[in-house]
Amino acid sequence: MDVLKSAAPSNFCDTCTVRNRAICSDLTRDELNALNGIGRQRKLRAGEQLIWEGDEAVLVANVIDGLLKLSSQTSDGREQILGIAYPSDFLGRPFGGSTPYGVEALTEAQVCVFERRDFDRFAREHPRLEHKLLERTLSELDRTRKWMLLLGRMNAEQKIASFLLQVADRAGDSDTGEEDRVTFDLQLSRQQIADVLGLTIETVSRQMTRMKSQGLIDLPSRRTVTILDRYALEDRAE
Amino acid sequence: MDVLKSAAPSNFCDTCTVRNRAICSDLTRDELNALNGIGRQRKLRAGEQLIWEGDEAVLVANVIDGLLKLSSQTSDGREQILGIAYPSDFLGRPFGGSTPYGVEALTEAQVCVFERRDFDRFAREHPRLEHKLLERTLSELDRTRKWMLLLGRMNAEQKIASFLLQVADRAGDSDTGEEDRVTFDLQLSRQQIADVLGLTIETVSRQMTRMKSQGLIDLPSRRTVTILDRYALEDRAE
DNA sequence: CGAAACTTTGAGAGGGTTCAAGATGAGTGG
DNA sequence: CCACTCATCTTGAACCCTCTCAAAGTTTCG
Repeated sequence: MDVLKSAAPSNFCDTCTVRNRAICSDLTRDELNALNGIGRQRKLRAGEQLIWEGDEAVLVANVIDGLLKLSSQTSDGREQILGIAYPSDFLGRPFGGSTPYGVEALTEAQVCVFERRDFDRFAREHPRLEHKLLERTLSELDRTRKWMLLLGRMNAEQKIASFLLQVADRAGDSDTGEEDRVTFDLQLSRQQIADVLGLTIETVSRQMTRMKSQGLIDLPSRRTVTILDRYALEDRAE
Repeated sequence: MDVLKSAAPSNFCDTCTVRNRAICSDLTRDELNALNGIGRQRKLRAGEQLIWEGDEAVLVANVIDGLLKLSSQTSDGREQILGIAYPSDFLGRPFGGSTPYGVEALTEAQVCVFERRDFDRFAREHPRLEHKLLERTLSELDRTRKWMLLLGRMNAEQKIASFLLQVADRAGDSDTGEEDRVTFDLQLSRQQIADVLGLTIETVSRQMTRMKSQGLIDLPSRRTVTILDRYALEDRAE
């Protein structure tokens, strides 16, 4: 029995929950084993930093579980969140250069980490992996550009409404019922929401309170939102 | 003579000025011929639209010469420029999906256009091309994220200063002399600068006039800027 | 139960927008 | 070459949204 087991060596990819969604999804069994050989899993506590802004990029990673933020700071310490990484998302900057933003866990998180040099070499030898990474990067670029319109041209109300709708869609699977009455967890503090939207914490708070008093949303707890009138909310978002 | 000529068929890549910088740069002679077969050159007048926002992505392109803008609009018609494409940059959205932004020539421009389906197939068969495209997309994503910090967290003065420094660096080769006295052409109208920075035309105008009166810059003509005190300008940028 | 962190609420100030008018410059045809 | 026109840019004044500063309220967690 033991002999049989060792003939098929254990591999943490086997139990990976994002195995079919992350960039590894097109790899063969052998390729997966090779990749497994250069990576390691790592657990992060909420608030723990994985990559520092401006560091030479020494590692890249796949998100397995949890939420992480990519962020950058002005010289006077104000922060802008550049993106939120969800399970199956790819983190870091392969192929040279430094990472121009920091990566920090927002919740407890599980990531699959690679030394960048190892990953770079592996990627160059496996075009299917590079292709997956390319598709992912193109989508991320689209999403980021869409966010620029929000940052550059929307007022506070539009920003909050867009944000709530986006989080609702992304966390969508959770609650349901009628189409326009969804409850979901924000996962972010008011300060973090402000840092995503380029606002202050007070403005975020006021806008959300206002939307609640207008019956667009409900706020059952600090980090929970119920959308009561999705249609009206979409109206405010544009 | 004619026989010899036809043995080495002419190929517009041969005379391409961005041949060694664009994503085609790693291709062999044969590959280049194949790519040449599916592409065509196209000339655009200033203001001409190459891709419309929200269109299903039917074509992609390399910029050979000129400047183009990627931009998106709010429902009430206000515009946000998401990026400027320079010669050797790649345009469009390969591998499915629609292009969530419009592409329009800012100056007279020359592009090398491909049907997206043709390009997709070619790319998948040529990993070196995909690799180039991946590196380029990763760089573009970095640049775009850097811009988010500007849009979300900087005031008008910081935005203008950052913008002028960035244009100066990108157009850098032109004039010179001392290190901190560069003259360059903006290529953009005040309105377009406003659309890049998420400001109004009036704010852009006021800030630039103010910087001129403070001796940071000079404005020899409407679209020309001279940086008189680069150090001070860098100070304003942060 | 008490302290610390986070959120809400209020009042006031300021930066950027809006609306409006005037100035400048480029292109056109007489 | 000069007037004329149109688009672009500058300047001014008033307003408003968001920020700032401050304090009170709420939740969380030891």
